[in-house]
Amino acid sequence: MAELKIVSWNLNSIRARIDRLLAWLDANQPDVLCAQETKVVDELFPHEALASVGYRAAVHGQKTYNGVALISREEITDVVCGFGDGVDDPQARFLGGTLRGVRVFSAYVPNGSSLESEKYQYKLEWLARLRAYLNTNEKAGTPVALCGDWNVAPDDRDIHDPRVWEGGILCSDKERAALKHIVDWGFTDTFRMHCEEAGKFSWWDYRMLGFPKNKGLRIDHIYATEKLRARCIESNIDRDERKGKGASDHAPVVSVFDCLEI
DNA sequence: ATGGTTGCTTAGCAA
Repeated sequence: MAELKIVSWNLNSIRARIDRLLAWLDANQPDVLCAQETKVVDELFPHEALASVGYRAAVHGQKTYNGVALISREEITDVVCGFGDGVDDPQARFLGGTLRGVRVFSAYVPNGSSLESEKYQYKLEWLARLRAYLNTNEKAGTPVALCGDWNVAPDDRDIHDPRVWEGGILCSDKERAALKHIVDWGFTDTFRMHCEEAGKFSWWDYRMLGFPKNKGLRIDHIYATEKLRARCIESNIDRDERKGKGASDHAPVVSVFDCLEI
């Protein structure tokens, strides 16, 4: 039975995380891992290390900040970097390609910093540009997996303390509306197909004992269009990977799709 | 209410 295992994981530097990443790939054998915050220029991307565990990567990186990659066993085709919308944007945050007939995207949505920041406006504009990208470049009805660090908690179940976070960055109405506008293109949050519980997080701040106190947010999501959604048999967050020294501040999100022969 | 930690780069920014 053919299965497609798709992962979204903000690595917070692929070079700082390489040992953990290789071990995780070896143990979990995903078909494609959508990575965010690789924080490395393409020339220094650790292709050889990935090859040692049977993986290759399509990359879209930059120095110091941001950077996305599609890490897979099979070759990814029809790769696109950025939105191609004519906006002069040096930030490497969006990468897509095709694997077994499925369009797969790795998106690193801007954090936004604070509601008063220019970065917040950039975040809202970036999300609008992503929706426009879908309108222009993807047909409804094709199987799409839109994966990433969204830097938005969709609802209060996704926040450790909604009263503290309410209306603030990562949880504000405008961010949620901009994300919903993307979801309304035709997506389902695959994690929520299988778990309605509150308190399931994918990110915990390094500071203030965020993880030990389970003060997290669920901001990493794998969205699937109808064709793919109908075949999603499992989705979970690998919370254990957040444990211990040398962990990213994000845990991997995993979704499995059944019988994909498209 | 503030400060706490990690990564990149090397003092300060971003998250």
